[in-house]
Amino acid sequence: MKLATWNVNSLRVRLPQVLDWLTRYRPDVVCLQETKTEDRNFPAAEFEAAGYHVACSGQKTYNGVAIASRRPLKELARTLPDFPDEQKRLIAATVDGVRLINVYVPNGAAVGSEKYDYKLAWLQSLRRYAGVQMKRYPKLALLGDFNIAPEDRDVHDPEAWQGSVLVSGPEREAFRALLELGLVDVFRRFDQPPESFSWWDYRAAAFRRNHGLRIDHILCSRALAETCTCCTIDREPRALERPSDHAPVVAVFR
DNA sequence: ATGGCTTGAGTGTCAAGA
Repeated sequence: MKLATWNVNSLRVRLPQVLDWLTRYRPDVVCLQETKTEDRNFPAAEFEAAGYHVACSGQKTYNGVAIASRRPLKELARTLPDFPDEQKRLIAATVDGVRLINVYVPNGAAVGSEKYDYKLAWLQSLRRYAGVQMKRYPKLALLGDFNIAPEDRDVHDPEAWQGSVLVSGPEREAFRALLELGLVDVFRRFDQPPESFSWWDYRAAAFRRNHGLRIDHILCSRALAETCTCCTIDREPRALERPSDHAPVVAVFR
C-alpha cells in the first residue's frame, strides 16, 4: 500500500495538480488537508473518475480534510469524541483493515495566544483518541499536517525559530506524547537527505533557498511500521506554478 | 525588517496561514 498526506491549501485551486499527481504516482490512499471546501461542493466526481473513493469533512474558507482511496473507505469518523468543535480537522476511515486518522492540527498562531491553547487542547484530545483507536486497530496510521517540527533537524534555522510556534517545547512534548503511545515517525526510520522539509513559506523565496520546516508526518503503529519499506517527501509539486506551500509525504508498505 | 505571499470572501481589503 502506498499512503500519502498532502496539505493542498485549497482543493479548488489545487485540484488539477492533485489529479495529475494521483495519475502519475498512483497512491492507494491520499489524505488531504486544508481543502477549504464544503462537502456539497467537494469534487467527488473528479476523484471517482480517477479511480478513487472519497470521504470528506469540510467547511467554507478554512480547514477541511478528505481521504481518497482506491479501495472502499469503511467505518468513517469525523470528530474527536471528547472535543466538541465546529472546525473540520479530522477524518478517520478503515481501508483493507488499516485504520487511517487524517488530521489538520491547529496552527497555533503564536505561543501563549488563545489559538495556541486551543492547539494544545486539541492535541491532548487527539492523543486520547489515538490511544483508544490503537487498541481497536493494531494497524493504524495517524497522518497529516501536525503543524509541529518535532526536532531541530526539522527546522532550517533552529536558532531563529527557537521557542516560536510550531517548534515550542509544549508542542514538541505533545508530539512526543503521540510517539509514546507506540506510534513511529516512519520518515525517520530511513536515511533521509539532510534538511528535509515538507513546508516552505510562500514569501522570501523560501522554497528556492530551502528555508522550510518538516511539519507533515506519517505516524504508524508498530505493526504497520514494521511493514514500511520507504518514506519520502515529494518536493516536485512545490516547484510547480501556483503550488501549495506544503509537499506530499509518501510511505510505502508491503 | 513582525514584513515578505497566497487564499477565500466578495468588489475593498482583511483574516488566517506557518
